[in-house]
Amino acid sequence: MPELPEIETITRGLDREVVGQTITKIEVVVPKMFVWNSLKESNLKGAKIMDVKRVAKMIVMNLSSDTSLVFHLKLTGQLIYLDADTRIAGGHPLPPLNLPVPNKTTHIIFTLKDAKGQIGHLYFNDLRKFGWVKFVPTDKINELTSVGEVGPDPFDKKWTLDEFKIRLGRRRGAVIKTLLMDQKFLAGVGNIYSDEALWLAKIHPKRAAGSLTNSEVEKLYHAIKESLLIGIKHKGASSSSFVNLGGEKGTFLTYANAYHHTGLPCKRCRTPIVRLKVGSRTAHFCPACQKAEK
DNA sequence: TTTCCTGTTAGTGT
DNA sequence: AACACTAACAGGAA
Repeated sequence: MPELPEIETITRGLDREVVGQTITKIEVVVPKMFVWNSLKESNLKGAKIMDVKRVAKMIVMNLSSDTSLVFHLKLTGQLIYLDADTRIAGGHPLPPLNLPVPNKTTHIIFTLKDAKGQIGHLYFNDLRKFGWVKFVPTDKINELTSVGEVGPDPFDKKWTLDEFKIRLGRRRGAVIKTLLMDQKFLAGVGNIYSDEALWLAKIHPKRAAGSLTNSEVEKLYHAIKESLLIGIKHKGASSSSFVNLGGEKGTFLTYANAYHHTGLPCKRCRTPIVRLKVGSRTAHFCPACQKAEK
C-alpha cells in the first residue's frame, strides 16, 4: 500500500485506540498472509497490546507476551479497527474504506477487548493478497529481513545530511529515483514521495546518484522530509477515514505536484508533467524544471 | 474483449 | 555486492 505518511497515519490512529486492549481471538481466512514462525495461538490469545509503532512502511504491534505483530500492507492492504463507537480505517482506498467489514477482501480478523470489556475488531483487508502479518518473538524481530535490513528512517535524528551524502557515495551509479525507493537505502519512501521529493529538489528521476551536486544533495535531503511531512499533514494519499474522530480523509493527492499529474502543467513553470519508466516503475516529472544533465 | 497498468516487496539469476 | 527482472494477485482503465 501506502508509503511512510499513510502508514504513519494509521499507526498513530491505532496507537491511540488499541493500546491496552487484549487480543482474545484471531481468524485467519488466508493462511499464507499470517506467518506464525515458531509461535502459536497461545502466544497471541490473552496478550495485551503494549504499543503500536511504524518501522519503514510496516506497522509493529508489541504485545505483553514478548511477541510482536508486524504488518505490511504492500500495495492494496487496509487496516480497519471497529468497535461500538470508533472506526479507524487506512490503507488502499479500494474497496472503499467505509465498506462494511468483514467483506470479501477481509483475510485476517483480530478480536480485541478493552479494560471495560468492550469488544472491538481489527480487520486486515487486502484486495491483491500481497500483504502479510508476521508474528515473532520481540527479541527476534530484527531477524525479519524486512525489519532488520531497513535503512535509516527519514525522521530519525541519525539520518543527517552527512549520513545521506555518505550513503549516496556508496551508490554513485544507482538511478536516484530507484535508490530513494530502496528500503535498505532509506526507509519508507515509495513511488509517490520519490516523485514528489525529486520534483521539489528539481532533479531528474534518472540521474545517477553520484552525479548530484552538493547543492542538489542538500535540496533533496530537505525535499524528502518536506514531501513526507506534507503527506503526513494531509493524512496520506489514501483515504484514511477516522469516522467518529472527525471524519478526516486523506487528501494528499490534492496537494501532489508531480505524482499522477501526467499532462497537467508543472506548478512552477507550466510545462506539462511527463511520465517515464524508471526501473520497472512509472516516474512523473517536469521535463523543464528537472533536467537530465547538470 | 483483450491488454496494460498499479501507493511493494521478495526471490532469483547474472 | 549491485543490479535487473518477475511473481505474488485482483480489478480498473483504455
